[in-house]
Amino acid sequence: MAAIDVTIPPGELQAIFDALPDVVFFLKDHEGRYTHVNLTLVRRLGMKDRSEVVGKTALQVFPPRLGGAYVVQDRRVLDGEIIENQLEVHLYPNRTPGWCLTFKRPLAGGRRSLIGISRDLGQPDSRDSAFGRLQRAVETMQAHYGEPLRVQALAAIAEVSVAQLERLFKRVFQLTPQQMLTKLRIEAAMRLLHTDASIADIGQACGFSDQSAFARQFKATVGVPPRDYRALRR
DNA sequence: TTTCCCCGCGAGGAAAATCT
DNA sequence: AGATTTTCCTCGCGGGGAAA
Repeated sequence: MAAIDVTIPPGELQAIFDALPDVVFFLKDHEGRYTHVNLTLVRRLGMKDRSEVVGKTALQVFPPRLGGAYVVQDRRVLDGEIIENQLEVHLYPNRTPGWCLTFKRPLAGGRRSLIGISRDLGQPDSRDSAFGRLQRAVETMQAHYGEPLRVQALAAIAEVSVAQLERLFKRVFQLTPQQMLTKLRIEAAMRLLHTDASIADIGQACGFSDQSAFARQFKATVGVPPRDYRALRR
């Protein structure tokens, strides 16, 4: 494929992303300060004007523990890591948690910087011809996410091969079967974290093999460990 | 108080199981 | 086949108590 050499100034990029209400967009400089943010992000942060965000770091615009998590992630990205299609929960002040697929990577160029794009998880495409058979697999997940569940078994339920199930799932739900299962488990865990059950019990109840695996997965998708999430929400 | 121990929790390595 | 996730396990930390 021939590369087309077009350079889009950041400001223009920002304006383009302003038009996307379900996509969060930002650029950050090497010290993690926002240099460009789209209005979607500004609004979700509970602010009115872009200038309230630009120049600040995640630490300054997110609740304390959350901001810290973003700082850590940003550092890894600045060191060259690329994050693609990562299933995440975004927590904003005064906003119900939202599921997103996140893309983040360092930006080429003189000074080190990074770009991040998160798109909200859309509604499943219920008109897709495969929806019906996937429905059965999804129902199984919903009923049994608290137990060990193998994708292979789900494929059998949907009467397709594993490979086929992956493709259909992405098409209809924008998620792989594994991601959907994780989503169900973490959602349940977030609910249970409002009670005072122990962290280990919650992990167990949500289908994680042990507390360690639970905390690890939870932190990876929510950004903070279970204990901090609980503290954050009370 | 101070010391000691137990617990709950988080982090992360290594190897095996599973998924993409 | 290659990448990711899970499992199993160990470690360290800090918050209670209980015991001294």
